[in-house]
Amino acid sequence: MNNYKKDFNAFLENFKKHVSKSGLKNSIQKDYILKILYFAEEHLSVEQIANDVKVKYKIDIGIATVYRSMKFFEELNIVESLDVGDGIKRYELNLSLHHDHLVCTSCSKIIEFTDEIIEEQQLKVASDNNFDLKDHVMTIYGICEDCQ
Amino acid sequence: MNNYKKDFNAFLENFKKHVSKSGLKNSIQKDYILKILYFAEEHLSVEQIANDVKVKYKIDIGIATVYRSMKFFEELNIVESLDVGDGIKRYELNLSLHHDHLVCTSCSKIIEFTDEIIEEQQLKVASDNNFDLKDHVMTIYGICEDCQ
DNA sequence: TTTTATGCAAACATTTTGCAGTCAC
DNA sequence: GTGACTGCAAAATGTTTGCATAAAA
Repeated sequence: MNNYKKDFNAFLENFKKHVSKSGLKNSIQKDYILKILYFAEEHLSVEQIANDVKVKYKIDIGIATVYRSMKFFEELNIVESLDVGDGIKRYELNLSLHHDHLVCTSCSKIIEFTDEIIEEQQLKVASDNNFDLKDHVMTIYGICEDCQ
Repeated sequence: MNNYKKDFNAFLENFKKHVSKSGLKNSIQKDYILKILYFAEEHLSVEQIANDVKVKYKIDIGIATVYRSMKFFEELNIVESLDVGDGIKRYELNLSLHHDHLVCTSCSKIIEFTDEIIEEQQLKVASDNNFDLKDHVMTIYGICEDCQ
């Protein structure tokens, strides 16, 4: 078993323990949704997630379940959503440190980045305005190298 | 006539000239939508715009017209849209220099800000990733002073 | 007069909800 | 066995589109 996979299993077990402790119930559907998100190379829409789960893991999953799960994951801060501008929400697992996005307006490619200076400056802006900062979204739109 | 109003008339005349030159037609509806946006103190949804136009200027205006107008304005870069996270697009006139937003997750208040350091750093991030930067959106979420 | 813009209603797309049945604990 | 979760279908929401009419140039 490679590290990547071991990491996912650890993550999943941890998640399930957390759910159990809250008195809620686990389900195969949520497990597979998380697995799809974990190994996804891009930000996925609800439709894509449902489809991927059906194709890869051969289980029945309704679109409503995916919507409900994403809402659940977002409340737990396990998942973050992003609207590229087409009115469709796309999701990614929120495993790593906070990061922001570069979106190519031509091919819709999404590149993640972090920038310490920007992060710091955001804290400053929030405090200057007496805001208790909770989160932020920063998306840069442009044309990627390949599309230029 | 105060300056504020004079400014709007100049802005409107300029806009109408631009429309005429493109061979398109002006309309009372667009004039009043712009007027509402110009004097708005907050970012407005399509529903709010339609309602404000009806109430303040007593003209008939269909929701479809507002949607079509907003699309038109966005293409001309006169208007910018913003999704606070509730799935409803809100609009503002794009008169000033670029600015970003602080959104209160409790009362939905929106505060605008600009930060030179962040702007510069964005340019750097884009160029580091070989992106041809077109635009960006940065929104900080938190709890405003009043709601704390 | 010609062409575009409007208003209405129908169509669409995405997301949410109600409910009966299933599954986890 | 109890209560939460699921799938389905219906409903709700936000946005777009087709078409006949009205208005601008």
